[in-house]
Amino acid sequence: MKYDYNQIEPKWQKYWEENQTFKASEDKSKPKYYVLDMFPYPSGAGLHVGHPLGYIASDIYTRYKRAKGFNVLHPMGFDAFGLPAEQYAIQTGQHPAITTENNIKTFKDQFNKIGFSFDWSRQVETCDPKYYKWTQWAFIKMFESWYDKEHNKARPITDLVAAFESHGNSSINASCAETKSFTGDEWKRFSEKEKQTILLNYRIAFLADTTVNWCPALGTVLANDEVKDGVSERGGHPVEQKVMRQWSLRISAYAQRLLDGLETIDWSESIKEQQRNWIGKSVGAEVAFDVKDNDLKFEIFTTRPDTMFGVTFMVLAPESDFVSKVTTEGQKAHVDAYLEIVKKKTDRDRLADVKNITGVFTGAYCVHPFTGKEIPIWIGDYVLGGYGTGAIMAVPAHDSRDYAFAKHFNIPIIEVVSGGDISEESYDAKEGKLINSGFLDGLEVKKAIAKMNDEVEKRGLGKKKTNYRLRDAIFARQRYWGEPLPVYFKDDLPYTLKMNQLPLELPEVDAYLPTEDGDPPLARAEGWEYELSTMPGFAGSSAYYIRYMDPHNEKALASKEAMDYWKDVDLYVGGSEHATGHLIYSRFWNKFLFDLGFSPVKEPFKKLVNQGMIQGRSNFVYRKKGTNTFVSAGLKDQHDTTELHVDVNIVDNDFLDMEAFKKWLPEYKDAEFITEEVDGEQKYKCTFATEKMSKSKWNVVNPDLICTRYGADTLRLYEMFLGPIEQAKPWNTNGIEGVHRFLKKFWGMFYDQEDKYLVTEDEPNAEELKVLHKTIKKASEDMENFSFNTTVSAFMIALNELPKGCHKKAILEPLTILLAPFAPHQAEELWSALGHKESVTFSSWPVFEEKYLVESTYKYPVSFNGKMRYLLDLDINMSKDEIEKAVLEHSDSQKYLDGKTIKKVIIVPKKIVNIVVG
RNA sequence: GCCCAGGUGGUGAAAUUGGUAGACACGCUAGACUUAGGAUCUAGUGCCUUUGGUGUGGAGGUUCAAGUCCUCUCCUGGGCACCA
Repeated sequence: MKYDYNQIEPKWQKYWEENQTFKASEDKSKPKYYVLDMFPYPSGAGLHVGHPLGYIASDIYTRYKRAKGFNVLHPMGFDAFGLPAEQYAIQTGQHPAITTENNIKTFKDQFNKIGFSFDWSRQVETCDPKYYKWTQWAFIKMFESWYDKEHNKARPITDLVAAFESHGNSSINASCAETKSFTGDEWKRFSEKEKQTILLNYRIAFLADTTVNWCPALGTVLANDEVKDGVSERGGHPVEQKVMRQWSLRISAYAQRLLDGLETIDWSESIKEQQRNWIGKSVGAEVAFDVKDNDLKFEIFTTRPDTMFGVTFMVLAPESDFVSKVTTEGQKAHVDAYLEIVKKKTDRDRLADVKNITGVFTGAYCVHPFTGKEIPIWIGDYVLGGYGTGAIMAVPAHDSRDYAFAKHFNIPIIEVVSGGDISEESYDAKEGKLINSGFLDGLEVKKAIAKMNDEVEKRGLGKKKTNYRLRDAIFARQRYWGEPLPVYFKDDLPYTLKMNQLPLELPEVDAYLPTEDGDPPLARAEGWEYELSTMPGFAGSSAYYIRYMDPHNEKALASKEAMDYWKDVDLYVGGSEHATGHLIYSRFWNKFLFDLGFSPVKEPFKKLVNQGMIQGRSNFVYRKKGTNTFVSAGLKDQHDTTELHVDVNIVDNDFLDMEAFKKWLPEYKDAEFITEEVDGEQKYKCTFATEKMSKSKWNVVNPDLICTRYGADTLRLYEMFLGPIEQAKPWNTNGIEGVHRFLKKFWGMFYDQEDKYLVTEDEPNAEELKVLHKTIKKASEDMENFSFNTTVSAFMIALNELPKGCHKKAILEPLTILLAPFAPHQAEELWSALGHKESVTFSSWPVFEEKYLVESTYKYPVSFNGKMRYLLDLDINMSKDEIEKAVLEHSDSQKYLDGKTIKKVIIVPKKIVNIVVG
């Protein structure tokens, strides 16, 4: 029998489906293991070969873990709410649910063709009301909770109300915007509206006037991680800052815990670092300066209190309320003019203008608390309103931005930390001794910071303070295709629905566009009396890993039993592009559920593996300008040509299939070619480049095509063979023959050309056993390290090393099990050929035995004066003297001794013999 | 500017963590076989001036021994970016 993958693969896919081979249940007799993939957004374009990389890796690991005796949960679902389906709906009027459903079907078909071992009985879709009921539920829980900084956890809002009733808010240490204090009696006298307004400030899901990223082109607000370089991540539309009343989640309350949690999980350092950056912890002090001739206190945040004596000016953010309070009559006109200019700038302009220094003097002065000197207060757009206090003390000698500002406006610069040269640039390093700083003189920076902090607190000027860059997450989009927020309004205040009213289903609308008044699309729905915004994209993906544990539960997100069994995700595989989005939101969401007792673990994803992106390998042809003649790459410089993308599917090894090219697009029907001679043949050579895989670049390779031509097993093996899983790499079909050949060879060990079954019951010999156990050892170790490319190599080496004509069952059977995670279809077929009735999935991973691998001799490199000369087979148990003797007896030794005497013999067991002569 | 990864043949990449650099595969070269298939098999393939020399981006250093450790430096990819 020929290796007929096109017949084998559908056969086993059907078998797995019919026998529900991969269905997981809470089997308490086995240890659990949870392997999760980041579920895909089902886009209309279907899968390209880059998508399955991570899924193949996780599937291989899943199958391996099953063989190792684990009860593995390996589910799949779809992140189905999102912009593309909605944009498509706007254009065509087709309901996004229909588009989404079709796309999901395509995705599932493609997945199944690759032979993934998903437990489809647990499939979830975020747009399914039965699913988003629990997204809405979590939102309501957040609405009904506040963050207690005292106990460092979320607590029910009812606790807070009870506390307010008994003693007001003075002793409450909560994450909130409210600063006004009230007593218990005052609270009781507040009207319902006043009470609710106050409570809204404390809720973890809250509605407030917030500065948001508004994207006019998309007609919606965006979260910080959805904005890159001042434009929207999707579509690249400009984004502006705007104050709007919006729903937010108080993720900032969790900043420290999100930071601490990183220490406990097995993620790559680069993702952890990205999250640390995003959270942006900085430890410093808040200090209040007196404003001259005024009762006002000018509050600033600094991480360098040690440089206090170097302050020569203060800077306010343009958007600070303080601006109007301190500006003098004389400067008012200048200040207003400046604010007008700043206001017109979008975020983008501000980013682009970083080097342009702008600012204006307010006319007011602070009084330096230690020197008593007057310090001018400026306004500058390099200070941000939303961070710290929106104001800084400027130390030009030791901060590059302050330095640039001071130079530009001719403000004095005072050096207070020695060690640098401040004539050309500031000295920002936290190293050196303090000078010109009164009581700090002579101290090292670190000690000076501590001393200044003490002094500031002693004099009541301020206190130590930690700031985080992490902002609360805007939790609303003015869009149709998302989860409705389960909220209605009474007296202009929000209230959430009761549990029995969930899910609040997405209503039908006549068009998916905003109304003429500029309200979100939900305003078009008849009789809709709820919140008009929907939830953002990250809502549905924040707790889906919990839902998989118990996906059909109608009473809870998941039952306690299911959660206590599966607990957390042991291995999470997905792209690193979610580092500051989904992976932060999900951790936050889980911590919130943990606080309320709905999640049993502090961190949801124990180990994270980020598969590298597979880029496209684009091919180009060169058209002579104004003609339909194409010039081969080697000759293109002799003509005036235009570079054009060509479909990579009609290019083989960079040589263009010219006939296929003529048929490719109608305009090339009569194309002519100027070819070049390659190996005696006239060929058309294309150039290539590595780019992102996309339709417009004609470099998309469809996995279905590979499956048809080589089989899914080859695709799986090849994608793993391409290189380390975490590395980004271009797709190149050139090497696929190699792994395909390997599969054919392995098949050939079971069947010959005439379909004769060759496997025998013969006893294997020592050499064969050695090869087998070497392979088991290598494969087992590599599997644990996710080094799948070297595992594939190990298989190939095994086949090369096995003696010709080895068809012994005792060798082939364990090899089949090793191969099964990679090439499951072929493994199943061969497994059943070996006489097994059950799926290879239920076989157990072979154990290697050291005894087959032990060698009695070891090849010792023998070196003279450090120079490697020859290899010598020595018994590993030889004594030092015996080794020395053996070396001297070797015929080459005298040659290298060259009449000199041996001074020293260094023997590193199992490593090397080094002779020092002289 | 700051932070994180990486730099090894024509190509994708290995290297038991300091011990024969380039496993495995692609490609290429030569040959065999053939009912000519995009098949299979055999041998060779880092580079050079080839009985030898040299070689892991570059320059130093530690060591009997360095792709691996240390110092400096140059590139490439990714992230953050007026965060005080």
